[in-house]
Amino acid sequence: MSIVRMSAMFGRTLREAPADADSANHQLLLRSGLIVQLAAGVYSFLPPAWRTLRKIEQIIRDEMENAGSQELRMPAIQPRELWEESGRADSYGPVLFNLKDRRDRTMVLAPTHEESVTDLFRKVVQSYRDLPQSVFQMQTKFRDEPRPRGGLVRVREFIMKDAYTFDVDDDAFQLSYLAMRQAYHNIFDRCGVPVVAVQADSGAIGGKQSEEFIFLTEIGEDNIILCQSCGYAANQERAEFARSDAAGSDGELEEVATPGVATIDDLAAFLDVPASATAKAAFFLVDGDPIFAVIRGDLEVNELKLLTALDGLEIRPLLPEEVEAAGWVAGYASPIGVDPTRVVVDPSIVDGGGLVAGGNKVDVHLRHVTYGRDYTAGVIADIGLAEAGHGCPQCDSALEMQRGIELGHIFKLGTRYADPMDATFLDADGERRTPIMGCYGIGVERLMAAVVQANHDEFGIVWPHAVAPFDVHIVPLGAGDEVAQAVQQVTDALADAGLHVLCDDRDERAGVKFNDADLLGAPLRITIGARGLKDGLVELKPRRASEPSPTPLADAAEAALAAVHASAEV
RNA sequence: CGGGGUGUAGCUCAGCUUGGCAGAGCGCACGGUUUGGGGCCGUGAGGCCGGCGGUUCAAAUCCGCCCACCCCGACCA
Repeated sequence: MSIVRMSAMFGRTLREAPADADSANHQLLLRSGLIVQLAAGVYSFLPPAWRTLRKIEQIIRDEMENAGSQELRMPAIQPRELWEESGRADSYGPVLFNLKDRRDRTMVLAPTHEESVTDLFRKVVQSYRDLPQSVFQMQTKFRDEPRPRGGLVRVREFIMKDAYTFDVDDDAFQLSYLAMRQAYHNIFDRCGVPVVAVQADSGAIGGKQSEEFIFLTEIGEDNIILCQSCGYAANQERAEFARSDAAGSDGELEEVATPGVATIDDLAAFLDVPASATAKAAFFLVDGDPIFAVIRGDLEVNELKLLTALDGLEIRPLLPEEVEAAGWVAGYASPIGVDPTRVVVDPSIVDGGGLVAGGNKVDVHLRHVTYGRDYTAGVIADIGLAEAGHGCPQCDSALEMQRGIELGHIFKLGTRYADPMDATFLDADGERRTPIMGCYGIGVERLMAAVVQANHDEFGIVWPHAVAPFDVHIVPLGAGDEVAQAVQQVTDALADAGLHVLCDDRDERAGVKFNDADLLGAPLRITIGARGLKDGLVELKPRRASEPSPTPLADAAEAALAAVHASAEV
C-alpha cells in the first residue's frame, strides 16, 4: 500500500512530555508527535494522527451504513435565524461562535446540526412513503466551550459524527434507535475501547430519553453510577436511587433551641439523631426565580434534576444576599409559610414523617415538621443526587460510582425540532403528521484520545490494529548493503501485500529507534540488523509481546502478515 | 464567569526571596568516537525573560494593568 520513511515524516517525537499534559493519552499524543496545540481546545493533527482519525471515521462510516444510514454533508456556517426558529439561540447561546458576513447578517459556526437536518427534512420529505430515513455526516463542529480541557477530551473545534433518524411513529422510531444503539457498540468494539451504555440527561439537545456511551476511566469528567448486581448504569446527572428508610418521628410541632447549629452535621450531633431524621433546605435561582428545595438531611440536591423538574433552562445556587432577600434564614430555613409554588420537595421528605427542620429564626429549629400537614410544595420530584453506597433503584444493591468519558450520545428527540420548525409529512390517510426524530453523536478526536487511554503502557501507545496509523514499524540496525537489501525486500513485500509500513531509516542509535517504535505503537515491529542477518534472521515483535521472535529473513514477510492479521483479532 | 496556578531557548526547568553581563539538561547543527534499548567527547547556533506601563543609576527579579495557557467548578461529543 504505502511506505513512510521516518527520515521524511512530518513530525517529531519528544523525550519529555510538555508540562501542560496531564493524562496519559494527552502526554502520549504530544510525545509521539501526533498532535500540536494551536490554542486552548484547538489542535492540529499530524499525518499519523490523521491516518488514525480517518481509520476511525471509516469504521464509523461502515457501521452507520450497515445500520442503514446514508452519509451526507451539511454546512458549518449557518444563519442565526435557524437557531432562533428552533428556540435554541438562547439556550445554546454562549457556546455559539458568532460571526457577521459582509452584509452584516449574523451567522453561527454550527455546534451541532439538529436545526439544519430538520430544515433539510422539511424541504425534501413530504410523504410517509419516504420514511423511515436515516442520515449521518462527519463534520467539524465549533463550540466555544467555557473550559476546554484534557487535551482532546474537550475541545472547541472537533469532528463529530452525527446521525439523524426520522420515523412515522414511536414504534418505528424504536427500531431506528436500536439499530443505532447496536452500531455504536460495534464501533467502540472495533476501535478497542470498552464502553458502557448509561442513562443520561439530554441537556441542551432536548428530547425525552437518551443514553450515553461511556468509557470508564479515572481521567473522565463524568460521574457514572453503576450497579454491579443488576447492571443498572446512569450518569450521576440523572441517576435514580432507592431512599433508605425514613428516620423521622411523628408528633406536634415543637421549637428547639439550637444555638450556633447551622449545618446538618452539627444539627444531627446536637440533637443526637441521624441526619436522615432532618430536612435540608437548599436555595437556587431557576430562570430568575428563587426556589426553596427540600430534601432529607442525609442527601444532596441534584441541581440538574431540580432544573428538569421545574422545566427550567438555567440554575445556580442562590447567593447569600439573595437568600436573605427571599426572607429565608440560611442555616435555619423553614419551608413552613413559604409560597408553595417556590417549594420543591424530594420524595424522601414526603415519606419521611416528622423531621427536624429550620425554624426560620437564627438558633431555632423545629421538630416533627411534617410534609402535607405543616407545609406543601408546588412540585414533588426526585431531586436527590445519587452517590456511591446508595441503594440501586432496580435491585437495592449498593451503587458504585466511577469516572468516565462520554464518547457517544444517542437521543430520542421526539418532535422537539420538527414542531417549532414545522417539519411534517402526510400519512396514508392524507393527515399531516410530525416525524419522530432521533439523533446520535460521536466525538471522533475524543474517541481517538480514548483509544490511546485504553491502549497504552509505560513505553507508549499500543494501537489496536484497526486504528493504528501504521501496520508495521521496521527498524533497520546498522549500515551496509546486506541490511539495506533485506529492509527493502521486507518493506516492499509488506507494502505490496497492502500494509502501511513505517520504516525508521534515520541514522539513529538502536535505543532511540526502539523507544520511538514503542512510543508510536504500531502493532508489529520488525527489527532487521546486521547481527541477526549473519544467521539469516530478523526479529518480529508484536507491540503487545514482551520478547521478539527470531524469524528467517525468507519467511519474514509472510510471518509478519500473519502476525498483523492475528493482531487484528485483538 | 468564580477559585487556584504557570508564563525564561524547540522541550523540561533553574535564576526572582535579597535588583547588577541570560543559565542548565535534553533536542538542533558540525566534527570525532561509539553502534541491538534515548552512549560518550568537543565546537556551535538558538532569548524583546508573555505584553504594556511604573519604580530605580540599573528590572527576568519590585509594583500596576493586560494577555495567553493549565487545573478545580457551572457546560458537552
